[in-house]
Amino acid sequence: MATVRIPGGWPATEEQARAVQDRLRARVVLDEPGPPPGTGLVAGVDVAYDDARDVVAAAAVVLDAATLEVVAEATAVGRVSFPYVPGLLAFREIPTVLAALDALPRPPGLVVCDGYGRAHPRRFGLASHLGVLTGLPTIGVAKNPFTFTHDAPAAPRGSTSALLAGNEEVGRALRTRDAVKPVFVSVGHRVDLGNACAHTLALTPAYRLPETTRRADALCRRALREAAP
DNA sequence: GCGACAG
DNA sequence: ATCTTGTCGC
Repeated sequence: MATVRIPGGWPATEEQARAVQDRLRARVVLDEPGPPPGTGLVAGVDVAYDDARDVVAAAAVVLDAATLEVVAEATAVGRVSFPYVPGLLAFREIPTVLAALDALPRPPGLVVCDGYGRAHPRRFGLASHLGVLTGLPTIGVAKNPFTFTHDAPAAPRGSTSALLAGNEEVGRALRTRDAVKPVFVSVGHRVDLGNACAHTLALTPAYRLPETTRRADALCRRALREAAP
């Protein structure tokens, strides 16, 4: 699948990386509802690292949104392109993730990222960045609230509470299992927040994390294991 | 200046 | 993210 080429090379410093985020943020589309949950193809992407050997492996797993069955898988291996810096995660993950997505037979209707979208210091997290570069609808589902605040959602699965940056709702804490720690959902690109939560619920029939990210996590770990000599 | 901080 | 064994529970 084709990726949009953005002018400008890969940032070499944190300052340059932040400038890239500030520039690309204008391309994020927030006024589309996104695809209906339970229909079409949904992809999960994740990355595993071996910093000692400077190897990174990414996986993209495509599920049929109606049945949650795997319909396509792809992996890519590369070199670590950026250190982990809170707020700049995308620069560490995106090159290899793009390679894995490009290796898919056809593009999915939605991409679920392991991390944040709008819930980000500059409102341009990994999911937003990946959405702008691919043009695909994206959402972020994270395991931690990062620097944001929230009240605990009610105990039943499906309960939500606002994830707040001051008074701004940048995402939602969403309970995907009864009485289990919530996940943190935020919009990436071309999907609204309510729909992002609905997709997340549709992708969590049995576990706290979406099937997409669980599958992608397992696959990228295997790819890393089978890559490093 | 110090601490916190998606993966 | 990653380093790591057993263990409690459905």
